[in-house]
Parts: sequence; C-alpha cells; structure tokens
Amino acid sequence: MTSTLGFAILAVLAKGARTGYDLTAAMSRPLGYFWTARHSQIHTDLQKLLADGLVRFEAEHGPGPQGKKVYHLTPEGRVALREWVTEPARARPERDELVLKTYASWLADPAEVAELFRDQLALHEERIAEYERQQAGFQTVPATGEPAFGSYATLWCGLSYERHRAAWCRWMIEQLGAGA
Amino acid sequence: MTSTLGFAILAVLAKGARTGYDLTAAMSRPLGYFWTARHSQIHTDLQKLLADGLVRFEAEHGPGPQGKKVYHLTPEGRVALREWVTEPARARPERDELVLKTYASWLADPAEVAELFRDQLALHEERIAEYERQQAGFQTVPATGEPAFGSYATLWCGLSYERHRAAWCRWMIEQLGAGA
DNA sequence: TGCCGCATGTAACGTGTTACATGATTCC
DNA sequence: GGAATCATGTAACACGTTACATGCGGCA
Repeated sequence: MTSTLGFAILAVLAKGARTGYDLTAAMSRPLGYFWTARHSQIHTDLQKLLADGLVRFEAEHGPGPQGKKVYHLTPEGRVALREWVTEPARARPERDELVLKTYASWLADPAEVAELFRDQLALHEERIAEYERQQAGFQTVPATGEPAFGSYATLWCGLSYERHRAAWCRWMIEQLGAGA
Repeated sequence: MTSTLGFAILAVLAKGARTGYDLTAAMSRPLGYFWTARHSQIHTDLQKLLADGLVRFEAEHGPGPQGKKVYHLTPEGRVALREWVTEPARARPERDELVLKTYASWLADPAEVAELFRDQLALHEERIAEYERQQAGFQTVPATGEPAFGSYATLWCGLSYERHRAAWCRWMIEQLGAGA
C-alpha cells in the first residue's frame, strides 16, 4: 500500500523527472507548504515506489558515491496517482500546539500570552505578504486541466488559512489586552 | 522531557480530577478537536507524568481488573503547565491530504474532483452549525482568567477555521464547474 | 587545497495507531 | 443471565525526525 507521502512524491514527479535531492527541495518549506518530508524519508519511500513499479530512474553520472538517479513516473504510477486524487481524503486528527496553549491560557499571565500571539501574528503577516506576491505572479486563474491550476489552488488555500489565523491572533491580542 | 500530549493531559486535568478513561473521552472528537489521543497513548503518558511527579492519583474501587485511578495535578504539574503555556509553540509541519490532492487535481476529471469538495463542504457546514450552537451557549465572552476563556477562544479558532475551509471548498467547486 | 552544494543512503529514536487482552459494574 | 459501558493495560506496527555516514563536482 502506497503511503500518502508516496502520492506526494508521485504528484511532484507528475510535473517532471527529478532526483531524490530535487524532491527534497520541492518538499521543504516554503515550497512544499502542505506536505513536507526529509530526504531520508523520501529516499526510502522512492525505493518502495520503485518496487511497486510506480516510478523508474535513469542513472546519471554525477556527484556523490552512488552517482545520480533521475526518477520519473511510469504509466502505472500516473494511473495510481489519478485514481488516488478522487478517492475521499482520510481525515487526520487536528493537532495544534498553539490552540492547546490557548486552551490552557487562563492559567498564565495575559500579557505574556499576548506576547506569544504577537509573535505568531508577525509570522502570519509575513507569509501573507509572500503568498500575495506569488499570487500576483499569475495573470489569470489557470484552467483546471493545467498543472499550474494545482499550484494556484493550493496557494489560494494557504492564503485563506493564513488570513484566518492572523484574524484569530488579532482577536486574542484584543481579548488579552481588554482583560488586563 | 514532557511530550506535547503530556501537556494536553495536564491542561485537561487543570479543570478537575479525571480517570484515564475520562481523559480519553475528553480528547476524542468532537470535544478534543485540537488534540486527540487514544486511550493506549494516554495511559502510557500518564505513567510518565506520574514518574515525573506532575500528576498523582487516588485509587478507587471501580470497574475493571485494576479498579479506577482518579488522576489530579500536583503543584509541580500546575507550575510546569503554566510555564509551558507561554513558551513559543513549535511549528508542526503542515500535512493536509486534501490540499495535496488539490495539487494533483489537474490530472483528474474536474467533475469527480468537484464531488470530493462537495462532500468536504457538507462536513464543514455541519461543524460550523455545531460550533455556532456551542458559541450561543456563552452569554458573554469569558474573562481571560476564567477556565471558560480557554474553551471559548479555541471554539472561536475552530469556527474561523471551518469557515475558511468552507470558503475554499466553494471556490474550488466554482472553479471546477467553470472549467468544464 | 579547501569549502560549499549536490547527492545518496542507514540507524536510532519518538510519536501515534491498531489490535490484543482482561475484567468489574450497571442496567435490562 | 447477557449486553453495554466503564476501566486499565501491553504489543506490533507505521510514520516521521534526527543524527550518522559517505563522497563527487565546481569554484575560489
């Protein structure tokens, strides 16, 4: 059974052949802001995909003791990815440390908690600016059949998420100030 | 080193003494919508907290082969929790299967992808209704020093999140319809 | 020659899920 | 007497992170 990370790898490879190293770069922040992985995990998962016949590689002469392996999708890999896309997504349990801290925030000094939220707010505002810059790079919304549609749609989601989060931080800061 | 789950347990116990079973119920959906755990994990973590002197229990006669253990915070546990609250939250990597599917959605049939988002939208709308009902239960916003403030603030966050998510689903459905 | 970026891989550990295992109490 | 709920615990496995390990190619 292919793991979700496996499909994430296939999704990136669907846009073009890449080495494990390139995949790692693509799946690190800020590029891969919805599924991240370390190179160690990517390499081991590539070996599983290889065994399942979903990817293959061309060995190339390059740096490192083992040279360079440029992975690409097999037709089976492309089919598996396409079928996975429309299957219902398994809900992952929400685990949010900041929300948990909020739940216990009544125990702490409101001014110190507000400090925490001011830091978070600054972070979200930075990301909003970054995402807006990226969004401005698109002249129009790409059509649903174009590879760029995936990038645009995830960017829209990320931007919406950061705005929601920023609004929550502002509300918290306001509450914590008023209660002091 | 106390794990995040450990602090989640302390945060629930800060509101009153509970058994492992009660904690499991409190940390399952929909109550614990920001940190969930299974009973197996909670029991093993309680044993660590016990070893660290952050919780203690009163043995009571009750059901089960081992009877009943009602856990409560020790003064050290309360201090540890309060100190943890104002420490900066470690960012967990975002891992969102639906967003990943969206990234690869250009490969699939738009009508089938739209189906996926209609299902998701229905789910979010249900949660919004549920959270709004819970919010209506509060006459006023609790003061920051009251235990209820934590519940209200997390509810606010959850509601805001579900609305953002619903808006994204609606946008996706619109795009997928227009492109067909 | 020395450092940085490219490139691949393994091992140990921590966290979380699923399944296994047991048995008392309560209500019908 | 039987079933549902309350109640605690262990073991095997999956997933993810951190650290360990190696070494080529290009540039200064």
